[in-house]
Amino acid sequence: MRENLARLPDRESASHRDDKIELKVWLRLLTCTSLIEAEVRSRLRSSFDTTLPRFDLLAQLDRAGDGLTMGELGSRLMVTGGNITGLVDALAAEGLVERAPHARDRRSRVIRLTAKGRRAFAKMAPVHERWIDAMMAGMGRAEMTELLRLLGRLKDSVRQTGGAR
Amino acid sequence: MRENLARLPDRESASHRDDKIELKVWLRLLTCTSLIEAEVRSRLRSSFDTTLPRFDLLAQLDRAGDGLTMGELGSRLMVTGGNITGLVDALAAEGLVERAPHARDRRSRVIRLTAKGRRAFAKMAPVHERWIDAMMAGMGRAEMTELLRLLGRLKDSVRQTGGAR
DNA sequence: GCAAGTTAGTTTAGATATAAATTATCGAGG
DNA sequence: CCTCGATAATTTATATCTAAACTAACTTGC
Repeated sequence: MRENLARLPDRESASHRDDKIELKVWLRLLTCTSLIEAEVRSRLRSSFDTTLPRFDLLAQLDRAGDGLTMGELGSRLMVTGGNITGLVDALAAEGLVERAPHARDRRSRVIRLTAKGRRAFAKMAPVHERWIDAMMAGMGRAEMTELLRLLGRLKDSVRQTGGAR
Repeated sequence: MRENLARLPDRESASHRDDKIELKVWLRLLTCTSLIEAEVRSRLRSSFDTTLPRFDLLAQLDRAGDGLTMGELGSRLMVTGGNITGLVDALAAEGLVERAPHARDRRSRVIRLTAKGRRAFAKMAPVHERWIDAMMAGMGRAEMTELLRLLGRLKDSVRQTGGAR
């Protein structure tokens, strides 16, 4: 039986009343992400027998149009290069992506979806989008718009101050 | 040299103008979490030579007071039991936590911080909190309060509709 | 041209994660 | 009592991920 993560105590459970709001925001952000991620991961497995990182990688390639280098994939998925190498190896073995030489830089390689990869993603994408929609069905449109805006502010703040050394 | 993740194109880069707002919220949520996580992970390594999951586990134990079972740790950190077993093994080997028998259920084991574990966490916690504060320094207090509220709404929505099968 | 530093990708070693199978114990109903 | 389904933790197999070392190719400044 699969545990139902959705209803059990989470990171915030022991949150102290006097915790700083910054910490609370961070813990709740992490809780939301983990909840959605776990749900998507489990559904990708049961519906399409694939994994979240593989789906994410295919999604980036699909959006990019004519391929991305390994480095671009790494920056978009925010993971290390070694990780991308492994994921692309696996997806190439499944015949969903292919490595092509880069036109002007022989160090680089352009990763592209194969026809099979494009078909596979096209089948999954709308279903995946419905899962996300359903999980956010409890929020109003105005709330989502405002949440998107505030997350944008947070992203800017982190990039401004977090990355500075 | 460590890549500076903070300024490169992320998941949203290829976001279509007509993407549904639900998908945009999810991608931006993931971007924020990944950014903060990468920063905290890197700093935990360079400042304290430890990792994020270990720090998280210590934090939960510290907040809990008199110990948590393996299952409770799993639900709070939202990871599977097998993962917790490995983390507790590692932390126990470092002498930061210990397994004690459960008073009324011989299947369970209560995990507690050792004195050394408590000291280690006490040293890291305030520094960790300053990192989080700094990353959110670009936001106003009212914005954070509203963000916290909206994330709460999202959490409720996911728990309501996501977990339902 | 060409040495020196940089960048793209891979490899390696080890840590973290899942899912599924297993073991031990619990708890309820007969 | 005692069997049977449920639960707690671990084990196993495999996938994902990081950090750091490495290789090959690029670029810059002279």
